Amino acid sequence: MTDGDTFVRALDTAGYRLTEPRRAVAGLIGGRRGYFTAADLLAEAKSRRLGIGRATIFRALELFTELNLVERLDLPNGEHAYVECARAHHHHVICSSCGRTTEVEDCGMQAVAEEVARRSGYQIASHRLELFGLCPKCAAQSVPDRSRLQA
Amino acid sequence: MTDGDTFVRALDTAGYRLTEPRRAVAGLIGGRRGYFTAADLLAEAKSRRLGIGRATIFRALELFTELNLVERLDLPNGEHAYVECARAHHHHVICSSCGRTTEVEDCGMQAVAEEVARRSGYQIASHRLELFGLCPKCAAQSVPDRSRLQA
DNA sequence: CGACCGACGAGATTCAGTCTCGACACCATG
DNA sequence: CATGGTGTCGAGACTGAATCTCGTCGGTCG
Repeated sequence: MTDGDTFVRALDTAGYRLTEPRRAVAGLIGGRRGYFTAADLLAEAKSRRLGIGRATIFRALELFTELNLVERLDLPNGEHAYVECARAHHHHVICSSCGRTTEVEDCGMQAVAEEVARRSGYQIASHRLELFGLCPKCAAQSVPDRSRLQA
Repeated sequence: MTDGDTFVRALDTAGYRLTEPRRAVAGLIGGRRGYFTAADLLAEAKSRRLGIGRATIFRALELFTELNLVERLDLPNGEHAYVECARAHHHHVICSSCGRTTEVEDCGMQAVAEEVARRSGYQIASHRLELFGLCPKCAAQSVPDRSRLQA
């Protein structure tokens, strides 16, 4: 998806140093199509012999999260995962089969939040919404009712 | 909130044994007003010298979750917490100040999910929504603009 | 070119959550 | 009432994710 360029620029803009390990982590993230866990990156870094330490991966993820380059999400099984993303406020649809994620915009959540605020009396400050299901491809493969080809 | 009675009845109905430790955990949960973590219960059980083991707490929580007596939620900081709740599908509003949680019903989420499905092409199977903000009391305390008393 | 400070890797550490195990309680038989 | 099987228990070992520490390295700026 992103080739890491966005990351580099964002780091630069925010006044962080542009170090080799950070580029490497950015590269690892860029090479992924869906969500990933810290352990995934760690494993890949190790297998590619990038020589990046555990701490560095976590530091980089923390940094990228802070810069809104990456977002942390919680899978239903309790795992913590990350997805690359750029926008400020949005949500993710996560394919429970292949792990692909897609960003979606508000889609009326604002109205829901307001409704909740009205009913509960709370001052809603933020919310998180995660949707799970099958992405078009996986849906086509598992239930090929309308599409006739399966690959 | 609940005094554990609901728990006892649910266990009974579902065919699970009504053991003392389970009652104890139910009691611990009942004595809480907001969300709580497994560690919270653990600590309280220990300080009260209830003699309940770690595993038992987790087993009970797992059981209660399965029976829809309790729901697991993920706090923004990544912690795993639980809230007492009864209904099948609903969401939680969590006070980021005092930790109180309130259940809210769908509030139009169904429409949002459908809209997301339409835009993304995904088959949405489930979703999770968590709202964070200030509960009426905390809001009144921190910004007493309309209410004049502060306690 | 030199010094400072942020970032680094390695590994120790912590902590939540799970698993294992032997003991025990409950229920259903005989 | 004795017996056996099943489900649950507590304790503690274990696992793996995440954090922290520390001495070193390297980028940046004077």
